[in-house]
This record gives sequence, structure tokens and C-alpha cells, in this order.
Amino acid sequence: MADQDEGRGLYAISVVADLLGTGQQNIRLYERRGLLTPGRTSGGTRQYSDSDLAVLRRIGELLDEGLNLAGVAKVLELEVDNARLRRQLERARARNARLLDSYPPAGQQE
DNA sequence: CTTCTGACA
DNA sequence: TGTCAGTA
Repeated sequence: MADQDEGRGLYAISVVADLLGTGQQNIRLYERRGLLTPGRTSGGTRQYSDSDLAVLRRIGELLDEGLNLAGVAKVLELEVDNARLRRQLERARARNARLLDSYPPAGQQE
């Protein structure tokens, strides 16, 4: 039923800052540096989804490990690419499995 | 809630 | 450079 968990809940920046234990200003800076792109209401208020929250947690981990914002942006980009490649690999494996199950084809004897 | 500016280690 | 406080 769920295509993808792309954020069931939406949070304001004050809630997110509370949840992460950081300042609202930092979260806005991450967005300015291209680390994430939360949704906006028609009035311009940021709306953070659950996936945005997951990204923000990653940012906190990477910063604790000593990376700067530029490094964090690079890692995040590589991680989304990696996830996309993994999904592609899984689809390819499933396709190969179907091919093997239907082998050999009927009436293919000499 | 938003943006911007400045100070700190 | 990233974080935080104050402002409009």
C-alpha cells in the first residue's frame, strides 16, 4: 500500500530544531548549502518531512565525525546515488531469477 | 514563521 | 568554519 515512505508527517522548523537539539539557524544554513530541500507552504514556511528528518540526523552524524558542510553535502549526494543503484541492482536480480525459472523453454529440444 | 547581520572559538 | 544571538 505504501509506495514509498516519503514523509507521512510534516514538521515546522521549531519542532525539528527541538527534536534534533540544534538551532533553527543551523538548519536553514544546511538548506542554503544545498544539503536538503524541505517543502514550503504558500506562505513560505518550511515543512520538513520524515525523510528530511532522516537527512538532518545524517548531517548531525557526519558533522560529529569531523566533516564540514561541503563534505557532508558530498556524502549525502553519494548516498542517494548508492541507494538508487542498489534498487536498480535488486530489480535486475529479480529479472534474472524469472529468466532462470523459465529455463529451458518448452519445445526447445533439437 | 522569514531573512539578514555580527560575534565567538 | 559552524554555531548562536539579536533584529527587522
